[in-house]
Amino acid sequence: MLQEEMPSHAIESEGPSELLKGLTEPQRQAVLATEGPLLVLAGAGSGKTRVITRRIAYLIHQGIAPWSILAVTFTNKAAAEMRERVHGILGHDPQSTRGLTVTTFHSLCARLLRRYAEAAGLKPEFSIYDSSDQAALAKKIIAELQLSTSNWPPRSVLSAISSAKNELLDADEYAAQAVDFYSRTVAKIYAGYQRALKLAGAVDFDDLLVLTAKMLKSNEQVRAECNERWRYLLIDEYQDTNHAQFVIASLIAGRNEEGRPPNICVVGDPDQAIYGWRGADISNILEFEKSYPGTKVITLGENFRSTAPILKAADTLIRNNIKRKHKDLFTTRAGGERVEVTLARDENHEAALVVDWMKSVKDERENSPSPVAWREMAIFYRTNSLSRVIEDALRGAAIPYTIARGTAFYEREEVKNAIAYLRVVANPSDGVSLARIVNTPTRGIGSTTFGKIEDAAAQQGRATLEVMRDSSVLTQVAGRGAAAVGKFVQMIDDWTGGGTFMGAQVPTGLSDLVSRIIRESGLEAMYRAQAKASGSDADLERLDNLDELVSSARQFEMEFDAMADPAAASEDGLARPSDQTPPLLAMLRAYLESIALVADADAVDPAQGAVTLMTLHAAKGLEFKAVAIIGLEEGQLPHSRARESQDQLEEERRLCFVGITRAMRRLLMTSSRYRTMRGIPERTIPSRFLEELPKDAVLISDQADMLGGLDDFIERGEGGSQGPRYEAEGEFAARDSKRASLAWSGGSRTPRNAPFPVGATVRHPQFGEGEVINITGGANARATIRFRGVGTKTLVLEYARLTRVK
DNA sequence: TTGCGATCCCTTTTT
DNA sequence: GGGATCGCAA
Repeated sequence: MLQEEMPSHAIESEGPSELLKGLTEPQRQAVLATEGPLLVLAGAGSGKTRVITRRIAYLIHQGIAPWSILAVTFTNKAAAEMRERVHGILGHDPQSTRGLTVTTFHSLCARLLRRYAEAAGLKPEFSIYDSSDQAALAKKIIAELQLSTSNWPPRSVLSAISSAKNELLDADEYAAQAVDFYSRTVAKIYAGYQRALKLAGAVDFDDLLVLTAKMLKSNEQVRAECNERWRYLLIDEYQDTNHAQFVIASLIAGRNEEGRPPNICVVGDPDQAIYGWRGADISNILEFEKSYPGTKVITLGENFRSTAPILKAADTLIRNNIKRKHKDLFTTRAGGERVEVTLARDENHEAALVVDWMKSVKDERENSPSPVAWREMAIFYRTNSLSRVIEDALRGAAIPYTIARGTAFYEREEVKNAIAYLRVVANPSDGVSLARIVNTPTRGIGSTTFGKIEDAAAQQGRATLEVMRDSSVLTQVAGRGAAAVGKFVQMIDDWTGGGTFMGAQVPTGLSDLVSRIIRESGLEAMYRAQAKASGSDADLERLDNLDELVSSARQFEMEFDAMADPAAASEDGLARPSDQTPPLLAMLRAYLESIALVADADAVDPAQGAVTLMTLHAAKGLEFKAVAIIGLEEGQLPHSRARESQDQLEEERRLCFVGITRAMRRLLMTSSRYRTMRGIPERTIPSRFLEELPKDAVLISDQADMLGGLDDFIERGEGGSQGPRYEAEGEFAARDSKRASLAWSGGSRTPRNAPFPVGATVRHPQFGEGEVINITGGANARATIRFRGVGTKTLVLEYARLTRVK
């Protein structure tokens, strides 16, 4: 849930006095200071979101055209909620916010780049590569440069490239300042990587910012159009913007034109800067006044969210940061429960304690005027890997939960495959996606054949799919595989109408296209065969996920408003007459873009009535009545990788601060004496942040000494895979046996077309007689056979000359 | 050509 | 504990 609940019906489109109702004096000033540069230093829980939404509503109320307002938020979810709330404040006339742009930096850039593709040196169908696509491409480049991927791990090279991009250094500029061997090599990879992206008609996340900044800088007309359109600029979470974002914001704001300073309002809190590792530059906010002389500065310090003890804990903790501009955090409300700090024996115990705590919080409020429901509770952790144990405990206790991992669905193998098909359809140059699907499901275009085609493409500097169409190259290179390649190309052409997206055979709707591709590509059949063979729930789920993707496309189709798509729309929100893009293609591009830019926090949906699990990073900007933060141990929070420097340590402390300040009423912080890392229980040290909390606002409870020492347990050598079980023993046991029986019945099911059943005795010319213990179906059906004296082997039925004996 | 299984390595946060 | 990688078998 986003900060604060404002009863939106309280304010209809009446006079400005209604819009200012209930605001404190500093909040009021922040709403009213519409002209010129404004810096709002908003402490945690100080009503920041309320100020931003009222400010936008106020601007519109003052007669400013909605389409001349641009608000930039951190996640799509925050943008959607903000739009909705502005709408709510202004009454429900859809015209009242027509053309208002509320979006994220990355979405804004993606749309500007699509709209002004030519000026940016791109094609409007460009693909947006996520980190796994990036890694695949980088790997290829590293191999091409005859470097070893063990000396040059793609991901760390990519992070160096990413840092360079955040500083707006292109490959040449990076090379020019590279002095040592490492950075010279990275420079070479960087150059190759960019060349490959260009050839694939693709950009990575950072390029969205870099190319937009470059375009705005160099293309006067584009810049002028943006300046013309957006007269009022508002940026949230400004403390987490990087240099590229700073440049984009400055260029869109325009500088001192006609002697007037730009109307740029930035809102943020230096104490909540948690993205330094990703290139966020805290000096953007600290030096905003220098960048914009005449800036009005407003500080919001009064906290309306948390109880006094929670606020005191946060304030006392953050005072330990030395590099900090102090800002008072205060509340006028008294009372409230103390912050609970609990020490657990190990992660299972910790999870059990958290579950107990949440149950008790829920019960104690059940009969009070405002009970705490599951959806008003959250559990935060520093690293994603900590979620597993908590999930198990919640499932065991039958508490509903959701994990804020917006990208999780799109990272599933089957979904990624389907999307890769869509990307190739939208952008035939997309080599990474092509490589992913060309032989998925298998269609006889193996790595040898495809490798030769790729080499030929690289040599000729052409897109791979283009080479696959070239019969003269193909026959030389592919030989036997040529027919399979031809069939593949024909399949793509059928979907796209030969690239025109016209004709009777081409589906008219996006969801029709998606479902047709899933069917005709053979993906559906492939996963159906897998599910049939294994009988496992996981494989059946893949089919459900593909259906889910079709549904999401249908959903998008219904909500997509071609008129409002900034890629096509002009200043006043009307479609550009010159745009000749077929509607299906335009929608497909927008759909793929929306998929590429989902954030983890976008998945936070309190309507589901479930406890929300997320990383501390994803928690930014949210609030919950009850919050548990787990894993307060040295090495975890602060993280071991962040202990090298004072700056990193302070960022970890801010991260902890962000977590604490999300809590409205109740806060639990846990630390575990032992934590299992890669299967080995390790002794931990409680986080220094716990010691930094004010003693009088905290209630410490050491649960780690109960039930005898864990040290004994470890020494007895029982601390292996299972670990001790606390509570909910019955549920765990019941679940395990259910899973076991499912696996058993699924595993021994005999596929319908198998020549003999599980349990049969067969003879193999080499291995002799054996018993069939499992059969998997599908295109390459295979049997697992236990041979006497030889052992268990899995053989492909088509090749293994098996005869049935019994 | 294909896919499984053993083995090795790593181990933060995300648009 | 999990993911990528390489070698083996047909």
